[in-house]
Amino acid sequence: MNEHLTTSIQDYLKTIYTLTADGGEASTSALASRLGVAPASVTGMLQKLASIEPPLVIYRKHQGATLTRAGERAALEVLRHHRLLETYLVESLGYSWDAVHEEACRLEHVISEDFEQRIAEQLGHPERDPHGSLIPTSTLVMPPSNDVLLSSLRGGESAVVRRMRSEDAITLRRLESLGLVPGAEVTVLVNSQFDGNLTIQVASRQPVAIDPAVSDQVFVETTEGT
Amino acid sequence: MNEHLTTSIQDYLKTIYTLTADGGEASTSALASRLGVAPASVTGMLQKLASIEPPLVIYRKHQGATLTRAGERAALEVLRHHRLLETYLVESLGYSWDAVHEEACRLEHVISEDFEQRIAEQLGHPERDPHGSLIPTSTLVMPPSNDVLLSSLRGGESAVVRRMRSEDAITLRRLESLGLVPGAEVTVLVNSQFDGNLTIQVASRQPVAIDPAVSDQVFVETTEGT
DNA sequence: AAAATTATTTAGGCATTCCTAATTTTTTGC
DNA sequence: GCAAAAAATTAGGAATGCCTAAATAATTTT
Ligand SMILES: [Mn+2]
Ligand SMILES: [Mn+2]
Ligand SMILES: [Mn+2]
Ligand SMILES: [Mn+2]
Repeated sequence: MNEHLTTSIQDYLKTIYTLTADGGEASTSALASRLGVAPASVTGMLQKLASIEPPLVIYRKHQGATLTRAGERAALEVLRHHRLLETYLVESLGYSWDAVHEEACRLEHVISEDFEQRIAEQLGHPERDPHGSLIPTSTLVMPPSNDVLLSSLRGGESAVVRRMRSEDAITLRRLESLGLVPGAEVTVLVNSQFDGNLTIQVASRQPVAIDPAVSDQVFVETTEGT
Repeated sequence: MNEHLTTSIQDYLKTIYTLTADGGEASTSALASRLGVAPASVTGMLQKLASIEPPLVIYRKHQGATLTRAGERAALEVLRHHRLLETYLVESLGYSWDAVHEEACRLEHVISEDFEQRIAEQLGHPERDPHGSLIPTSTLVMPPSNDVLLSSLRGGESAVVRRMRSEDAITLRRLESLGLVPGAEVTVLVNSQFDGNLTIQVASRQPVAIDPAVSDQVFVETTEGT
């Protein structure tokens, strides 16, 4: 299959994967801003990824890109590395969850399959990374998920925090200070349709008001029952 | 100081360091063969390393290269990463000593100083890597050493195995099968001046004959006393 | 000491990946 | 539906790090 994909290509594929997770296409500008490169650079790379053999993306001029099956497998491989590494850094090396992203971003491209297997085993084949993101299996299958944004809950609904959208350190520290970490129980007391502000109660803490800047960063799974 | 050195530059510096460890200059061809590139590529890189600010090597046309103080510091930084990583892979992830080199060679360029510190601490600030090579300190000082080649011992001399010259998997497995691992006690029963063959006894094993292909790979420290 | 061999350097190029500036296409707002 | 704005593409170029082939320098042989 694919001899070896460059770090740059792996980053493009990973980013296309996450941008198309909800079904659309990844636009040139979205990719450019996520990857920190100029839009012109993205166009050039997409053209290349679409014309190599086998093609890794399907690229429609002015429309955007999606992954082929080969591209998706490569993306899942990198994503598995990234998320296993983040978990390993937290569990075995004592990193905090807001410090692992950059380190994993560099390591993900250079670890061997042997390394991947060893840390997966040592961690007991975890299903999620420290931010709650699902880790693709060793056979490169992304486990199913049915989490929804905290901001989509109606007043009175309860849920369990599953994952954070962002890997940004400042955002993560803010969420943590609110108790919004994977596994936490949260109840929406009020969801104001006007401004999108929520009043929530996390675990048995005092109720707090949060705005969409927060509630759009947190994915939850609604709790069964009445 | 140096913003960021590329992987390629780090490899050049590391290789120049080891080639000049015994005082000479690193030649173009020696570098080319160690790095697996064409001699012309080495010349180009040496010219560049000598003319950047601050210069990392001193390069004399047709003579070879040595490291400047800045180049040496950069080399020791990479070497510390490499050797700490090898130690970590063996101690914490169960790698065998003949499998760590390639993994460390890729990881050494991307780990952060934070990562370095964490594994150093977890390992108890080891002095040597799995092959017995000395690990530069966190202040980038290479500890002193007075080991000599096993092949230089005279008949009747005893010594402790300190380090292996090679990181090659096949060589390491051969040495291990002879019991020639760091810490092992070895006595030279006969050192034939003619062909360089030795008869040695490792620990309490049966004496065996080894040729220079083996005895030139092992550094030892001669034992005090009569 | 000249010739032959070996080592090194120079010259010219190629692949990657990024950039800016100019142009074209698509979308938006009236 | 058309003009303005936004998004995307093309064109041309720079930096890295490698290559081969040709030229030159150093070393070894005879
Ligand atoms: Mn993998
Ligand atoms: Mn994560
Ligand atoms: Mn370091
Ligand atoms: Mn080693």
